[in-house]
Amino acid sequence: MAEDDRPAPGRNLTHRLLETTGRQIVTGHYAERPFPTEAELATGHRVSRSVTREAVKMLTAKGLLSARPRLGTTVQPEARWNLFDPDVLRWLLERPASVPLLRQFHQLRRAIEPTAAGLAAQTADAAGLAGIADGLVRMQQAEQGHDDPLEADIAFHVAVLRASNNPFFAQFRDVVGTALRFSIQVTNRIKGGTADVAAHGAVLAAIRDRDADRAERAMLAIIDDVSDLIEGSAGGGPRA
Amino acid sequence: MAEDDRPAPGRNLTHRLLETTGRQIVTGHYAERPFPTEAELATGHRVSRSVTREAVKMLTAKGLLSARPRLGTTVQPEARWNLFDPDVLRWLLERPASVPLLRQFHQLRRAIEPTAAGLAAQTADAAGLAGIADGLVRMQQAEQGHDDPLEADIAFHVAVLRASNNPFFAQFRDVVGTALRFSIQVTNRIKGGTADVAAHGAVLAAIRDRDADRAERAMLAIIDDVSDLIEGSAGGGPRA
DNA sequence: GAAGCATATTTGTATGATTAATAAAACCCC
DNA sequence: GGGGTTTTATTAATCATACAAATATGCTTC
Repeated sequence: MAEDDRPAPGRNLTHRLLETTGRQIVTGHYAERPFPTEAELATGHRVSRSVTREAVKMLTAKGLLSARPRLGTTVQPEARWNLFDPDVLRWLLERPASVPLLRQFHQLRRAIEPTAAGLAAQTADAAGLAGIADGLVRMQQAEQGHDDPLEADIAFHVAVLRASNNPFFAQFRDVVGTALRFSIQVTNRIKGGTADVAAHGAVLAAIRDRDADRAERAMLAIIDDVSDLIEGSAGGGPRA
Repeated sequence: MAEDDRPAPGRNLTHRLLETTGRQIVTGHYAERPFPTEAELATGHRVSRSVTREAVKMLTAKGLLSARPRLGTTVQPEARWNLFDPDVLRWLLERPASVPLLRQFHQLRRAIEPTAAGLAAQTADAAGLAGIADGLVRMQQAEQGHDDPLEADIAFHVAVLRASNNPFFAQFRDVVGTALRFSIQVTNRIKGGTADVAAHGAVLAAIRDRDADRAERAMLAIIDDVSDLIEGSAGGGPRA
């Protein structure tokens, strides 16, 4: 079963082991079989116990594992996982594409981003506005093939999160980034998004006008637009 | 000198070191002075290098630290911290009470919980409904002194998050718990919440009726109520 | 001055020995 | 037998030491 022994990048042995093991856990590799003991992990991966222990500690810190003497190291129930940890988030997406997960992502975006836009309208400073404006410019340039449309879109949404002046909202940049990147894999019929640029411009305008309500509605419209795409693509796939 | 050497609970040495060091980082103890090297940490805390390294790895996993050979271990910029990590969240709150942080918490709740209530109205199963109903019962009993009003309140809100059937929303249970517990410290003029029970009952009723819109509005009303308390006697929220 | 080299510092890795926690089995007393 | 106690085996936790790898800094050389 060397199926999960993919290359696994990483600066050092500990990070490599962290990657492969984290991915294995999230993909349910240890759903039935017991998680290996410290010594087994070490010999199995040809690394020292130090490396093993440190990787296990990192996975523990992310909520994936729990270790106690005599009990051994065990996988924590999924509810304890730190889903907003960038690594965990990435591992979640590296398993076979699931439309349900994508839908859950967008339910979250639907809750977060309109409110963030509203907050930005109330509190954004010059730098925040400039960041959003810059994202919009990139989208316009992408329209003419001078920039990557996906990255430009992400930059815009992340800029809004930042401009909310609330670190908790800013924290969602990884979620938005992964959700958007993942969307394009599933609903790969997304074009440059000609209509989108106008909608995004409306958000910026509302924020500039300090009109929180309008900003919220404009952002909500954008996200619901994407959500429709997702639900549409579910036609060929399983619907929850 | 020994100001930050508080007891620091924990099952083992590594967790104790994790606790004290994490708290120090979050409270800005290393804002100016450089973060100690591995050897310094070990001797300073009278523990072995293994313990030190494992604690540092856990803090790295939570986004607080970054270590590279020759460069040493350095504190990451605050934007990289995993704010939704339960430990980080707790350390944030253990520093002197800050009303801005509490306000940011409630801005987040305002974004999350109404949407969660709406989702619950659409997707909650029998178990989910039962959980919410149970929370409401606890609140009613707390009204008569038969339960802890704060814990009952938390139980209700967490139950709604769970009933949303979206693991990302369920993840916010720690945030809601800490935010509520923290609120009571700051706005300690909160009473049993006689009026609250009715408002919470309205949320449950809307979810039972599968009326997502009403559920959202009802939950929003509850949170804005608390937000008003935080803002003091300041004018109502900027909500149209 | 620019390119390359030496060096010192710090984390990374490996290994062996010992200790502590604890679940399960063995035991004992009634 | 049954209920509590003791032993035992297993596993993580801790400590100590040695060496390797990475890399910023400063020195040398041309």
